[in-house]
Amino acid sequence: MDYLKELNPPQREAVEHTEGPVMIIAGAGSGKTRVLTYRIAHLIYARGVDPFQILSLTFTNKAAAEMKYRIETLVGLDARNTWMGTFHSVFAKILRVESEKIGYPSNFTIYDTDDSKSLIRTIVKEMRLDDKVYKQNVVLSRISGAKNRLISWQAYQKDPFVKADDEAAMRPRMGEIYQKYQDRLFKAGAMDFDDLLFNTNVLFRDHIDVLNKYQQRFKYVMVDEFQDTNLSQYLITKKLAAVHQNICVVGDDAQSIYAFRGADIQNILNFEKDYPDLFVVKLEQNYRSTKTIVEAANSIIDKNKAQLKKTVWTSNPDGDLIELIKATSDNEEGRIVATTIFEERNNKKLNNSDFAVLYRTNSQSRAIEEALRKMNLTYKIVGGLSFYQRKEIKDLMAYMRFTVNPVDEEAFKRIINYPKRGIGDTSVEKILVAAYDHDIPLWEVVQNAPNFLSGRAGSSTDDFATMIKAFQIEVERKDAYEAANFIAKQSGLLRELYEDKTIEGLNRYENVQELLNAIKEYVDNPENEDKSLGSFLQEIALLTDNDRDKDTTDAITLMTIHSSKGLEFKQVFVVGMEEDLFPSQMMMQSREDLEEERRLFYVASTRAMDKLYLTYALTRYRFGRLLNCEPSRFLEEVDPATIKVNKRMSATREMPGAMRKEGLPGSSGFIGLKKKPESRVPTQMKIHTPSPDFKPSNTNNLKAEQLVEHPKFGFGKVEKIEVEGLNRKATIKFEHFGEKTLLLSFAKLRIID
DNA sequence: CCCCGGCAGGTTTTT
DNA sequence: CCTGCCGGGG
Repeated sequence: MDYLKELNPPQREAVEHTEGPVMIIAGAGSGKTRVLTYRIAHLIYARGVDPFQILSLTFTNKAAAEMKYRIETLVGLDARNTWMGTFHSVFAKILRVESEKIGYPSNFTIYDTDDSKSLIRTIVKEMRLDDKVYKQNVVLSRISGAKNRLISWQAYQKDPFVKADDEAAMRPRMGEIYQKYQDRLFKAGAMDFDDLLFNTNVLFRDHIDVLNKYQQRFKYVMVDEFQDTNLSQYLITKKLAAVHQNICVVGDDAQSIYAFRGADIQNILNFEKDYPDLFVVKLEQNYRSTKTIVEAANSIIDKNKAQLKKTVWTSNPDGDLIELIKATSDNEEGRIVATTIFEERNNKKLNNSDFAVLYRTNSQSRAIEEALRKMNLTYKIVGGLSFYQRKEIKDLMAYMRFTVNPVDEEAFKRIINYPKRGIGDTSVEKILVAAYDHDIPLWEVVQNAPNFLSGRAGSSTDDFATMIKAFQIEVERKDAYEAANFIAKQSGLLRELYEDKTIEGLNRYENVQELLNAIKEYVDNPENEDKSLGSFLQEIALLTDNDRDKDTTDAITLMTIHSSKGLEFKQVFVVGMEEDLFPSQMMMQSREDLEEERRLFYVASTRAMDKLYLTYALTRYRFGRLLNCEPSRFLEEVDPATIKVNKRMSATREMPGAMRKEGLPGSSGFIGLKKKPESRVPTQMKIHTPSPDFKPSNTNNLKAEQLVEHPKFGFGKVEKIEVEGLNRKATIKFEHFGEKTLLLSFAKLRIID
């Protein structure tokens, strides 16, 4: 019982109020996870609830794992029996048991975003629509948005408002695409991420007995990060809790950052309407951060109009001021971050793991990584290009997927001609047309290939089918690991990779081995009862990289702000505080979007316990092009009393070599010298490294015959000077790069003689 | 059918 | 910068 003493009064209320609907509004760092875990412990200990009857839903696997771990240390192994996982994984598991009731095979494939996009591309092409108009991303997000609001393709086509929207956007055939997409998914025995939730709703709607079963089973339902639920998820939870009404949601409207994925803060407001006897608790004391950080964060979120009343406060010490750091370039930003971490770590005896670098977009990690590597600082990247998105991994997975579910179109397309077996695009097209035009299952066509394809392609496909059948037998008889091994070898995939002796090839080979290891672990883990390959595949489809890294090495964490939600670090760097980047240029259209960006900034700032750094760069490479940047408007919104401007920015002088590496020498970048990168230099030619004292000369009086140095092209002799319109041009013959004509107003030349 | 080189176009965030 | 698509040659 003494665990209750560790809670403050509102936390304690939240824990003890176990019956009936409860909504916990939890400010950042207010001990939300603690409350959730203690609440579960309390249910089990004090109320004698069977762990099997408790369902906790989270948004990320990481959050689920974390909570599971904490409950285990609190309650012991009994905790294993509570259901805990992401919406997607929990309902995928339920669907695996029940999917046949809604017409899907139990071995249904889960399509990831790439699969979905590829299918959309195929459909758009088949319909002979312009893929510049019907862009995969646009189409997918439109369909996804509909599904998240439980709009079926039938409803979509009937809805006049939707129709008007699509017509206004010059995409009148969106409804048709949606229909075809759904049809193809169904025929491929596949569900995309949204279908997992959509179909759960369908299942619960059409099969009351099934719904009843789970309603009885889950006497207590808890939802973490409630502000991030979409309608589809909300309705599932509501239905599940309809009998016992023991539903507890925890959320913070200030941290809602997934509206783009259909999350709807309205759910919080609806919740109060749906449950009139709702018990509401607010957790407002922040235990995580210094006063300075809390105040700064409050000043940020204050700028938002749409929010619930809440005052986050802390009794922690003031702590250091927030450091605002200006860098001249993204690379310098990286160097400053790296040197600061290095110094702080040594001065304050901190671990690498006490630091995090947060950014808006994954592509920003590159410059940071480079700088950290140069200083030999250990780091890890969370998210980004995931292990499971690598080609070689997807290839092997596709083989496994197709074996388990041989109507999986996307898997089929990946593997039918890899490794090469003489079945080109034309043949693949024929197979698909045969399947979809005559409504024959894909596997049926593949097995009877010679009826559809002539000559080599036909017999090759036949061999392919024979091979898959052998795989299927193996899958039936053996566990996931043995079957996967068999498939990897017999498919020729492993050999293909093995024969590639390049560094990348070696890497790919190792990655495949790593996947096989992961399968071994899955099989060896006693928690996994179903050791079949099918079960493994469904599990892994919902995993992201985050769940894979079990390496315990002490590392600095690099990740997007989105992935940082729920985490905390002693020192946090929020980098790339620039207009168009953060806030993102995509999000400045509407007030709502801008407010979501601001909440994102709030989330980022509140990750820090002791110290927060905000950095921005004056120039940044984007699309391989150097751009000038402006400081983010968000910087002006932070209470100035909490900030100090750091003068650390003179790294250029300290590191004379620094600017050189960036391709654009010296002070040019910002003052509007919009220098286009020189036309492509032959790649085998080594780009010239400018002399240490390189400084562009005034070229107003440049004449023929003079010797000059160019930062990239090296040394050369001026052949002639011409005037064209307003521009003076010099034709220069370079030692290694031949003759170039350069505009003198742009070119930076050092005159040597 | 396969391979290669050249080129256009694209980056917001995640299950 | 990186990917995906296209066209031409083998």
